Amino acid sequence: MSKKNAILAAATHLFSRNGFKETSMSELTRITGAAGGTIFHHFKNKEDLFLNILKNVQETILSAFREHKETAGYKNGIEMVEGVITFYLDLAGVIEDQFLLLHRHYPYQMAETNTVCRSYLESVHNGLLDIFEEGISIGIEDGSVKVKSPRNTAMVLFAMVDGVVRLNTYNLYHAGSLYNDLMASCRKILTNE
Amino acid sequence: MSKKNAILAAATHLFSRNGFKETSMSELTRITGAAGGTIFHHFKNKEDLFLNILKNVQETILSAFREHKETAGYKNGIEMVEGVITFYLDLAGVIEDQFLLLHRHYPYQMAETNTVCRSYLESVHNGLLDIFEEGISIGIEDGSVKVKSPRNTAMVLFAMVDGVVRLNTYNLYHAGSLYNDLMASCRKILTNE
DNA sequence: CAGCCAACCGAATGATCGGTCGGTTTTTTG
DNA sequence: CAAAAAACCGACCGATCATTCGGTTGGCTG
Repeated sequence: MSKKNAILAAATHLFSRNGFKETSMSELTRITGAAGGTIFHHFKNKEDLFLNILKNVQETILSAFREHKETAGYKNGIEMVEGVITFYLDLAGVIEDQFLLLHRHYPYQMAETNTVCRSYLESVHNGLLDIFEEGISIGIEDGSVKVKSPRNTAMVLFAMVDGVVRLNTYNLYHAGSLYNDLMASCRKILTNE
Repeated sequence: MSKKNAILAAATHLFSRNGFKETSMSELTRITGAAGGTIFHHFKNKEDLFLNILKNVQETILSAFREHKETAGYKNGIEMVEGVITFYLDLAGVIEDQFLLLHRHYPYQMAETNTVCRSYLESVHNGLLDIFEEGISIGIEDGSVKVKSPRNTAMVLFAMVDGVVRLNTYNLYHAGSLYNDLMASCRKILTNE
């Protein structure tokens, strides 16, 4: 179990930081201390290793949000949406590698031909959108949110928040000081008119 | 010139669609009909070829916006911002490859060590942000826009619009029908409060 | 203790990679 | 038209790649 987890951990980091093709099995053996044969004993091939990691990413992120939703206890819809967004920004900093992997193009390209990969990605994105949408719908009922389409608004909000996270990882400009403006924009989208 | 342009065109497509490492020079020779030596006659190495393409992307996108700004003729700030966003969405569909290249992780990774690459990326992003910010600032002066920080608002808006474009290219969900909600969200961010 | 199986090893393999080089063809120039 | 320059060719190179395989180890079971 030890070597297998070491391989998973190192591969998660390397795939996220450097990409799939750019990560070599020999680099993996060097870092983990595991022999080449050991990796292929635990994982059918490189793609299988990648899928195992993607599965971990999906489970980690979704269960983090599931736990957050249970413990947070928001009193109305807009508070929930804002809390979820704040949690999203925090989480993206805590488990950077997992989010970085989802910001790479490779998984989505692989999803075009690999149904397992596609199901993991759909699960993550739909799961996150569901949480956004749930907060919006609750907000519409309790009057704290006023929008036309909850699902579409959830998608726009997600695109905005995820876009900020992504631009933040490319440190072209320091988007860290963007939190207040981001939350203000969210509130405007959710409340006015 | 003919072969050189063929190489540039094919490489733009392959680097965008498949990535840098995933694109082989032999694939490039097969598609263009150019011999291996010919590619390295025109470009010092694979990275140099990539940088030439990135330079083209930067020039193409920025000049497209420059021309758009000259011919559009908006009467106030908010109309300009909305027009620019609409143009951004259109352009992302017209020159898909160029935008896809900027949505890949590889260029930003290369920018960490390559100053030329970094300058191209900074030029594109800063140029686009400048246009967004200009519209916002004009809007503040003419009263059509009400926000605190023009630059930060420009960054949030850009993250949102670019996020939608990116999620659209991964066809996990059909974000094409998001236009109206996206523009409504923009208007809310720019006008209320 | 015997037998078994999963974990682990590392040398070997064939394919493919980016890049080189000496030579030929085409274009430009004086 | 001659000669220089630029474009182009394709065989070749060493390095690296993902993957294989025969064999060793170590812990569990009966």
